[in-house]
Amino acid sequence: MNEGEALTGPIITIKDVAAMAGVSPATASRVLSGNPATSPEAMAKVMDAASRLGYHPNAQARALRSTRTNVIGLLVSDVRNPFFADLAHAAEQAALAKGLVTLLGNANESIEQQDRYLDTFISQRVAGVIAAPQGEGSPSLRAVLDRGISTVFVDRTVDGIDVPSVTINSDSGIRQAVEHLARQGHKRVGYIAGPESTSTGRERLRSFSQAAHDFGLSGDPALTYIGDFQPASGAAGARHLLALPQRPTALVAADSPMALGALSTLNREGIRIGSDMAVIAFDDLEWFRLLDTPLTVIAHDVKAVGRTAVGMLLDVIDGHRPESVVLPSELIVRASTITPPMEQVL
Amino acid sequence: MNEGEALTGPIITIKDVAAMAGVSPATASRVLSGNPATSPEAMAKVMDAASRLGYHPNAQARALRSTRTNVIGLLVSDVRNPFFADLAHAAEQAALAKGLVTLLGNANESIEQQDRYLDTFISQRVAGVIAAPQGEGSPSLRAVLDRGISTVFVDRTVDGIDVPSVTINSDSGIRQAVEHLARQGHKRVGYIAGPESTSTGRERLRSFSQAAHDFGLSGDPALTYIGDFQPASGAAGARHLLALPQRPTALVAADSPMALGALSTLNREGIRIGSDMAVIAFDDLEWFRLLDTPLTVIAHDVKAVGRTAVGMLLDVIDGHRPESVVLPSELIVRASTITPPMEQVL
DNA sequence: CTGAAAGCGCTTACAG
DNA sequence: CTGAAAGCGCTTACAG
Repeated sequence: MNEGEALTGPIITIKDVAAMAGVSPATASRVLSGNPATSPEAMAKVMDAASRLGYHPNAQARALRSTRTNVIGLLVSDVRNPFFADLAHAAEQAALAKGLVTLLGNANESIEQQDRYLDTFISQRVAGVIAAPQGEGSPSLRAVLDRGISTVFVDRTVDGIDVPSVTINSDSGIRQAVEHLARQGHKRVGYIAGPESTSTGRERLRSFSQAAHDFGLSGDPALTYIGDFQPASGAAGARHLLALPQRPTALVAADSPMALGALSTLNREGIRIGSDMAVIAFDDLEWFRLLDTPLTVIAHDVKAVGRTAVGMLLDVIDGHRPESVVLPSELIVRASTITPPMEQVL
Repeated sequence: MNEGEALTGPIITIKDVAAMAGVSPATASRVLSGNPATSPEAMAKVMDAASRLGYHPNAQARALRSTRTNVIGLLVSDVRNPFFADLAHAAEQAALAKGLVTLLGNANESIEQQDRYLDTFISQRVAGVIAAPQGEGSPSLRAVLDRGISTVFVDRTVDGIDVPSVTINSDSGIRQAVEHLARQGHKRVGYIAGPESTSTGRERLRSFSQAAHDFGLSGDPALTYIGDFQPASGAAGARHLLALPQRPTALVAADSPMALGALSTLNREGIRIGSDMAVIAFDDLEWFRLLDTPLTVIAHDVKAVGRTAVGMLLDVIDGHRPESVVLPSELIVRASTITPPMEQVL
């Protein structure tokens, strides 16, 4: 096609391997794909030829013929959110241990972008999909399901779509958080929520509102700010809460990127975390512990989420209908929610 | 194959679409792939049939036939490293704007895992590869290049492999960092380096050593600790430096995960950042600014790296040989390297 | 502008 | 255990 391409070596196909090994393409195929019906000699010759020629099977052709792939698609909501980066890492390692390669798609908290990736996964004929879904069942999500592609949801679910999932029970952690704040004497607690378009956004808000009611916190709707799980909205949420006529004394953020944004606003405004404003974040990031005032968090086991999702997907691929798994969350109390005995311990 | 699959709707092929539209598969193909040689009526009928049937082209078959794909592979060293998460995000957005879908592979700083992904990219017949390579030219990396797959390196390069790259000139930033520390009166500066197996690991160490020499810092080899770019090695490096008979007064970490590990060790040991130990990290993460003592960093433009790499890859795919791009880095001085006028500003 | 036909690289019943 | 042959779902010269 162009001069650069002219330098390219020829593509080695199974026919080349077969020819060099002196067998038929059928036999070469059997050896290469691990079919037991092959003689030791054929096996040796084919393997040798393949490695000498640097043969790389064409996955397209293979998948076209056999409709089986060792590739799974993992769709996360936002790679820059450490929760999803860790989840991707854990899932990938678990998949690799099972001989599966994971293709990662980043929806970037956008339904359109999610659908781009899901369409790509369909077109690539992946063996299965693990997805943290956006929205209420987009066209491409339906298409994945309609085609019978094995699917597992992680972190989030979609109402009315019955797919096995592994999620986090945020209710327990959030309840503990609210109870803890109530015990510390807080009445007005700001909540920076996730978007209504995600199950986690909705559930965490519901848990918070219910717990706030149960533990006698103010029900002032102005104390709730709906963000989008990304840092800028956390910053905006904190600004909103600080501008309230009756400023809250504590703040809970529904995920770590929004917590980051909120912290950065508090910092800029000179509000001291812990003493001026109690802060709790969902997700336990290592650096939350490194802050001058280490952050109280609602923690959970991300690695377990990833591992479990992969195990579950394998089950689905094998034709089973595994039960959904809900993993626990719990409050870890640190200095950001404890009124210090002194203003500053020197 | 199993009962679960029985529920699956039939796979819609281009023949189904053609039949419903009352045209030949060839015409349907032309419409669907945007070939201009189609009548408006055929176009309308085919598009209508395709959307009614929920047709998803089989990328395998398409690629098998036309050897063209709109999928590129992006291989990063470690998704959990925010630098690479941001890079992946930026590259992905840039690719999407050009109509390309990005498949993300995570080498996890392992050559074996890198090769797994590269093999997958080859087998998936991606249109191009953007890679932050591990090691010195692994077999799979050679295979990618031998096959003439358009490739661009990001962040790292491989000696002796002539591929266009977009990298960061860490030398300028590191020199500024060392000069800054020398001016503050530091003599013994610890350096937590990246692995020798990466070009960035080697270059940054060389820059540091050279600058340390030029600005009269101690050349004690015990002040250099070779890590692996991941948090645990940063923690180990900090422990090593603290255990030295002559403890350094400042510390530079060659990437942010190692900085995170080092900070966590300093914290645990009760070493105050800034006053007890000056700290500089490579990479500017948002949360570095949120620390009680905001961190001095060597910053660079990650988004530009991602965008540039995608543009360059497109150039390579088009048969050009773009020049490699080196983006600048610069020191941003914050409190972690400035001896405060008072021990604590209340 | 359209259709019939060949073929991309593999795998898999089907005979032997 | 092996080979010849068919076919997976597309695209693309080749005629018309």
